[in-house]
Amino acid sequence: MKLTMEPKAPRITDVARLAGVSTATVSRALSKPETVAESTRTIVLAAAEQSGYRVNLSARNLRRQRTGAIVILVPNIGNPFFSEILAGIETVLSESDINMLVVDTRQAHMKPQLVLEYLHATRADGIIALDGSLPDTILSVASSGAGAPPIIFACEWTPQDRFSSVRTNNAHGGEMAIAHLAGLGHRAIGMITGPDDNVLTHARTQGAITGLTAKGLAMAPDHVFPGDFSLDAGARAARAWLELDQRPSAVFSQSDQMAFGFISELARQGISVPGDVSVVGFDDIDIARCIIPALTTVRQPRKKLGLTAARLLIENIGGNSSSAIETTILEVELIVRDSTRAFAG
Amino acid sequence: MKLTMEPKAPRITDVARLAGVSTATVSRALSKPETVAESTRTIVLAAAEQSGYRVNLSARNLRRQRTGAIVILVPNIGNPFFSEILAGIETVLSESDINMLVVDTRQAHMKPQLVLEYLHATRADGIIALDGSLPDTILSVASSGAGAPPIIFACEWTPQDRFSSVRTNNAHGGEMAIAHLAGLGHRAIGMITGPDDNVLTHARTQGAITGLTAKGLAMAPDHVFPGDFSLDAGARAARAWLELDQRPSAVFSQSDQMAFGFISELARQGISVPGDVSVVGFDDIDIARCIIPALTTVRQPRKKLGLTAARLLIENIGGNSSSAIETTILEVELIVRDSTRAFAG
DNA sequence: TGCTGCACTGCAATCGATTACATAAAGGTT
DNA sequence: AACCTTTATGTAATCGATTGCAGTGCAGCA
Repeated sequence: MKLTMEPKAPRITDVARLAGVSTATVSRALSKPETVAESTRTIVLAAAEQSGYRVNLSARNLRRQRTGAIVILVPNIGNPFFSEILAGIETVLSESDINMLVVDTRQAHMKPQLVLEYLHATRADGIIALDGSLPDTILSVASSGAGAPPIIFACEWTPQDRFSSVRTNNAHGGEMAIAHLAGLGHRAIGMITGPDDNVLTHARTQGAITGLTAKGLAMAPDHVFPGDFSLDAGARAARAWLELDQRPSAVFSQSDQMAFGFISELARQGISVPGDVSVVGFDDIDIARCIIPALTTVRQPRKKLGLTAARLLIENIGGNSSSAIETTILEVELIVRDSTRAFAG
Repeated sequence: MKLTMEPKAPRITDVARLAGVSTATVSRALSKPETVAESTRTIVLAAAEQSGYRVNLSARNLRRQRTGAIVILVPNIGNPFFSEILAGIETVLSESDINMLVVDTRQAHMKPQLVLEYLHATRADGIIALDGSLPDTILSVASSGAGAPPIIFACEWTPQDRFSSVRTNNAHGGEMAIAHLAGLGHRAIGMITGPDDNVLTHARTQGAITGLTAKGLAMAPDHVFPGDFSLDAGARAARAWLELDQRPSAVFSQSDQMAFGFISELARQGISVPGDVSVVGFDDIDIARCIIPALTTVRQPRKKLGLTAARLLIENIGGNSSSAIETTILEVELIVRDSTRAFAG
């Protein structure tokens, strides 16, 4: 059977008429069931069911002065490292009737204006930023008093700790990586770093230095390979490693992706890991256990990062604008696999 | 300086007062600039700027009867294969002032009710589904006339072609993979498949059969390793491969992830690729060129998939409910790398 | 019986922007 | 000068749900 006219979606008044009550009662029956009489509730719910009513979210949000969504600022949607964090966030949000708007900030660095659009209270009730190096123009708007939605950093954070954040213990991770290598007898240890201006780079480097110092070691300047967490950066580091006269016998790569690029490029040149050089990664992304050799790495609880950040944000949205800046630090774990081996003189 | 009261966000009336015009004029100056006088426009824009006015999207959407968002149904946010598609979608949307709600459908298969919530017009103006195997309860709602938002399948699609879709030529990809292997002299060719109920599995398998037939070959039943596109499935296939008396000398893996798991597990058992067995993957995910050996694979234009789907959806949202079902097919490309080698007797 | 309190329910204002329609002013034509 | 267009702006209804406040009815109590 075909309908000649567009049958408009039922509104709350339609349900009210059908149930023989006022719209106020329908609204209450649906969102605060305990405030209407048992009998009325039954009738209303039946009417809603029968008419196929769905609340109009724009109307509800307008009235309630919220948006029902939070935005997630991701440095790069394509990076598998972030996807597990997103999955964690999504898990929490789907229980809370809140939507997740995902925004890639690669464009942000080009056009801050574009991302700014997302940071207003009219767009989102809150923000989770996975990108610690957002332009200052953006951050200052986000932090400016009044109508600004709460913002939480996850994984990365801002240098001056102006916002709440959930992070992993990156310094400890770096320290463990180095301690592991040193424990295997390596004395010349190199490092592939992340971007210079990145807080993670800084923290992991600090940790590495702590670890070295504890063992009475130091890192030769030309054993530090500047990178940016990408596969390609790892390959570049491999080529740099090959050119050295005095090669480090072990390398701490500040990300698994770079470790993978490093190992892969070395293999192409006939160098074996861990035979010729030991490698420790950072992150423990899915493929870490699959690459050959299986990668020894520092595991970050990625899903938990997402879960925790989302819960924290929801608390903050909950109205009690306890604007106290909270920093939650999750512990990391060293996963020893096959890419590291005792130093063989 | 601290403010004692929450300074409410400025509304359109505030801007109107400041500019000395009516709210109608402000609204027009902002969204249809050509309809107001040059001079007025200047004044209004200045007033808007000065007061820091941002339009309230809930109000606008309520009035305009739209939501300003589209939902993306992703089978698994954590899978790197999808992230590039998402990036493509995002690129298009960010030019159109439309938000992207990402929903993981893994939960959907558990709780269809939960995902159904997203498919109503009150939530989204349109839908892009990357998951071809959504429960029927969901699809029937999505397709049911009237207020239902347009839905487009990207990458995967539904068996009966009830919806528009953007896909790659999976059959051709399967055919090319086989043709490549057969061309190298392989006669016993095996295959690691995707999930049974998946349209991609079906299409790629069909293509593979076409390719085999063209060369007068057939595939032994025990050379077909059932998988699910995951790393683990590849590893399982490797163990199955090892147990065979008559091993295929080449294997077509219907996803790169499985190919990686396969190669990696074989390497662990001392079997070399392509020395002992050639492997072709499918997708050309980022790491394909990094794994050792670099993976010969069928490249899908993932970003373009996202771009195209998003553009198509936006057209459909544009009101002209040309409910014609369109199917766009993008071509794939065989990328020959190091994981395949001529059959050596 | 009359009064108080409680549990429900309805009325109507409200959230903030958009837009159909009305109006006014300016310019053009005969 | 009278009339018609065109352009620019204002007035007020509207989108659909929520919620403060008021009203109703009934039970309990003195």
